[in-house]
Amino acid sequence: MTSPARARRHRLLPVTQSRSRERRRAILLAATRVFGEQGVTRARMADIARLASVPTSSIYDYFGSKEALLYEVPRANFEELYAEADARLAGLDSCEAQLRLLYALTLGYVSRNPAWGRVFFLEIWPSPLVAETAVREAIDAYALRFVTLFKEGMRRGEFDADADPYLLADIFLGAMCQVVATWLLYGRPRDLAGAGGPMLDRLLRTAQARQ
Amino acid sequence: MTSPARARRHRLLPVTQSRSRERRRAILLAATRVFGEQGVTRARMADIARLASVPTSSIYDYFGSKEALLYEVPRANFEELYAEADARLAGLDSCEAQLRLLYALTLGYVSRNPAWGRVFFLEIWPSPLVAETAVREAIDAYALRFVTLFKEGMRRGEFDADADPYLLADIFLGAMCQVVATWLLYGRPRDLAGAGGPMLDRLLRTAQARQ
DNA sequence: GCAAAAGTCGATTTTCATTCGAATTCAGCT
DNA sequence: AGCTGAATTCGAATGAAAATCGACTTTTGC
Repeated sequence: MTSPARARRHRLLPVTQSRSRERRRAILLAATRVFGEQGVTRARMADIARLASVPTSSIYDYFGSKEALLYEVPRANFEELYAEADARLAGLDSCEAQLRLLYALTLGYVSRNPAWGRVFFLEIWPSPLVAETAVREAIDAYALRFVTLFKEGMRRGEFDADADPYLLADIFLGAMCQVVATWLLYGRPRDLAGAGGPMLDRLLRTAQARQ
Repeated sequence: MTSPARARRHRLLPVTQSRSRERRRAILLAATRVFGEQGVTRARMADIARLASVPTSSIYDYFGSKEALLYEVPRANFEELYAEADARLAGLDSCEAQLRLLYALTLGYVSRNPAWGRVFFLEIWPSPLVAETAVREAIDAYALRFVTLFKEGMRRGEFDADADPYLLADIFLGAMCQVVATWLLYGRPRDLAGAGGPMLDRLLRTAQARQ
C-alpha cells in the first residue's frame, strides 16, 4: 500500500453502464482470489488486473486504492450471507436454534467460499485498520446479532440470566473465528460446516444456567 | 513488502558491539510501536527508522526485510512470557489452575504491552504468511500447551473424557484472542487482565463433564 | 445525429522497500 | 601508541509496485 491515508484521487466512476458493472464485479472477484491466495501484502494490483482481464489502471476507475479494494471484498459477500440468514432466522422460535443456524450458515458459507474466508477472517477481521473503515460496521452488526440473541435468550429464560451477553458473544465469535482460521490454515477439521454442531453443543454449556 | 520471498541481501551484521546491540533493540522497539499503530501494510520502514533515530538503510543491517522485522517482534516477548509461565506452571497441581494461570499471564502481559499485543494478536497470529515462518512454531507451541493441558485434565478425570481436546483448545484460544482483539480495538472490557477470571468460569463449563 | 457524460487504458509519476559500497569506528595485537 | 582487519554506519542508487493523468472512445439523453 503505497499511500497511507492519503487524499483521494481524481474521482471514481459513477458506474451506470452495465459493462462497467460487470467489470467492477470481475475485479472484485479477482481481488478476492488473489488476496486470498497471496495475502494482501504479496498480492499485486497487476495480478488482480490480469485475472480480471482489465488493465491495471482500470482498477482505479472503480476503487480508490488497494486498501479500499480490500475492504470492498467482504461487503458483497456479507450482504449475501445476511440475506439468507434473515430469511431463515425469522422462522425459528428458540434462540438456541437461531444460534445454530447462524453458525451453520456462516461456516457453510466459508467452506463454499474459502478465498473469501481467507480475506475476511485472516486479513480483515483482526487488523488494526478495520477500526477506521466501513467494514467495521458490517463486523459490528454481525457481532451485535450474537449479543442480541443472548440477551433475548436470557430474557426468555433460555439462557443463564446472570451471564454477560457481551462475554458470551466474545466466546462464541472467538471460537468460531479460531475454528475457521484453523481450517483455512491447516485444513482441520476436515469438514468445517459439519464441525459447527458439536462445537455448539460444547459452547452452549457456557450460556446455560447450571441445573 | 516490495519483494516477495526474494533472495538474501549481502549479510546481516554480527552485532558484537554494544552500541550496535542497543540500536537493534531501538529498531525492534520502534517497529513494535509503528506496526502496532499503523498496521503492517501502512507502516513505513522510514517511520520505524525515524522513531528509532537511525537512517532507514540501517534497519537492513540488522533485519533482512520488513517481513523479517515483523516476525522478530514476537520472539523476544514470547520468550519472556514463556519463561515466566514455565517457572510458575510447574508448581501447580490441577489443570484448571494451570489454565487460569496461563490466561492470567497472557492477558496480563498484553495489557502491560499493548503495542506488542497489537502486532502479535492482530497482525501475526492470523496471517496466512506466517505459515512459512518460525513464528508459526511459537504459536503452535503455545496452542499445543492448551491441547496438552486438556488431554492431561481428561486423563485425570478433571475434565470430560468425551471431549475433543483440539476443539476445547480452539474454544479457549479463540475466546482469548477475541477478547484481546476487542480490548485492543475498542478498549472493552476496561480491565483486560481482570476479565480472565470470569471468562474462564464460563469457559470451563465446556470442558467439565455434566453432573 | 449531437453534445455531454461515462468509461477506457497506455504512459508517466510517485512512493517505498531494498541494495550498494565507500567511509568510519572499534577490538585485539604488538 | 600504532596497525590491521573486522564491524558498523549511512547517503546515494535501484527497482518494483502503487497510483495518477489525460487523451481517446463509447454510451446516453435529448
